[in-house]
Amino acid sequence: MAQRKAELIQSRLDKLQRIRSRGVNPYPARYLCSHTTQEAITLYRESRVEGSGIPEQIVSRAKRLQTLKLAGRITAMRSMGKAIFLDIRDGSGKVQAYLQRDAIGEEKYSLLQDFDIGDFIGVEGELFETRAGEITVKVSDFTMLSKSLQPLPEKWHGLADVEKRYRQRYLDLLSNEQVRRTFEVRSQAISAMRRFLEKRGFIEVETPVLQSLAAGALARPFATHHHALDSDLYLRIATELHLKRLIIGGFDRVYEIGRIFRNEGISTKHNPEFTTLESYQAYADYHDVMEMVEQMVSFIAKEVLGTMRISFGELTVDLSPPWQRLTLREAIKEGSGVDFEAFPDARSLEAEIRKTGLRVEEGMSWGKLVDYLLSHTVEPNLIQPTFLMDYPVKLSPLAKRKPGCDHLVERFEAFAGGMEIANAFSELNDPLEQRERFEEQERVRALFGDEEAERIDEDFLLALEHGMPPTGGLGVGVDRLVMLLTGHQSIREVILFPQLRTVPG
RNA sequence: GGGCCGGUAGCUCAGUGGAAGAGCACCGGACUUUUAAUCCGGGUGUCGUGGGUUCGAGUCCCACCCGGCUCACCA
Repeated sequence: MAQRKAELIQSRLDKLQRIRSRGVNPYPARYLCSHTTQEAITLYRESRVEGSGIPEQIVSRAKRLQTLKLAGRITAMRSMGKAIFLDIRDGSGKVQAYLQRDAIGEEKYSLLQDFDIGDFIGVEGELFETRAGEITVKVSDFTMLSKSLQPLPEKWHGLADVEKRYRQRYLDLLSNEQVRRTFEVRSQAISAMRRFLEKRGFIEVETPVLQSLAAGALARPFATHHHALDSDLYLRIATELHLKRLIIGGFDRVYEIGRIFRNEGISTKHNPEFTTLESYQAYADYHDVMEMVEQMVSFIAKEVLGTMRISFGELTVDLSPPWQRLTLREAIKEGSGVDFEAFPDARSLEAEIRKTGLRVEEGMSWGKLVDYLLSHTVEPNLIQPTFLMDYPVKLSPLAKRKPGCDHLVERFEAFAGGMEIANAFSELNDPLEQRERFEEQERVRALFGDEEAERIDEDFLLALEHGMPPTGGLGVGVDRLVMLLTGHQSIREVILFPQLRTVPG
């Protein structure tokens, strides 16, 4: 440990020892607060509001004379010798405390010498207003609630070191108000999402994270091992197939908000574990789901931010429904000039893409080529919320074919702020066709060495053979939705503890 | 994995091959309405790590570690 830091900690350890030697417990179990700091300030302000019927002076006097008990972390200390000002912060806000030696008593007052910025304190007293107009507790008694041994980041600039912000997020939350705000928005957005779905009759369920086969999406799973069962298990890469089993079991509207895990690259848009919402609605198709997505996302924005028009970088994204609807074919034709339907095999499509000047790796499957066109020539430009509809069947092994267009499926993806935020389709419920689609994916995997293709989930096929109603399914990237709502370009800014390399020691 | 950028005091950051700095925090002192309190005194350091070049390296070179951005992959 650096010498300087050791000294800072030693100084606090010495204070801790002095506190103990006075017979004071520096880590008591509880402190009964009468108010949060925010409530206290509101109380004082309201006592000044006129027109309550009661003479203002009496209301004011009664409320001001009330003794309050507040608690929080000391974030600043301004000592005046025989008096000291503290800033005390709790989860609701901040209040100033004023401690005078003569009001507290010399012996108790001297205890303050062993308090540091970062310690927790409980204060008891009446509210008053300082000369500068700040509502302040005039402290008659105080209690040490917790001694901190480590120095906090500097008050003015906060914590800027990005690595430290992620590794010690608690310091980031303490130092940077807007970081705290981002995670409040995240929490409120998920809460609003639940309210929306519950109002529509969906029930929340939980399905296994540990699975013997990681299916339901195209991704590489994390592998682990169960010792008692002596079997290899995988962390789920999607919740899809289990939720459909529940539709088969008669829950007509289900959803799960949960963590899924993909063993792939880490970037500003990808964390190995991330949160999805998946919902399934019996007797609905992808048009119904589209309507639900635009209603849900705009509802969440309105609930959490109070507006459907949100800032994203220098742009404004207007989430008010209805959202623009385009077919995938139209969008890609417009973005790249390539009509993928005119090139039904991988090699001719690859050649056509090369003609436009885009550089693609050799040997990509047809599906990957279309996906490449989408993510490179279309997605970055979809700033305003947009649905792209009708995807090639080759890209969508779990979606139902579009009547009259055998090569397309009833699928859409929703984009906003240049990101994909939702993926949905009319679910394939024909068990024989589902088996063929899985087998086709296996063939693609063998042919292209494509490790991410679906595996055949026999247990799911068995369930499907018992009959699944027509169903509209949806997946929403919750982290990306929060990025959109908070205007962040990096997923690490909306995940409290993003994955970082483990530092030895 | 490739490219670019960064890592100096607890925090935020300066630092031109020639004596390691500032502000905040901290320590000591003064101060009973301060609020980025103020005033006086104190610099507390593995310059990410390890090599190399040089009379001399925080600074130049090489390798490595960690992070950021970006490309590839992906949602």
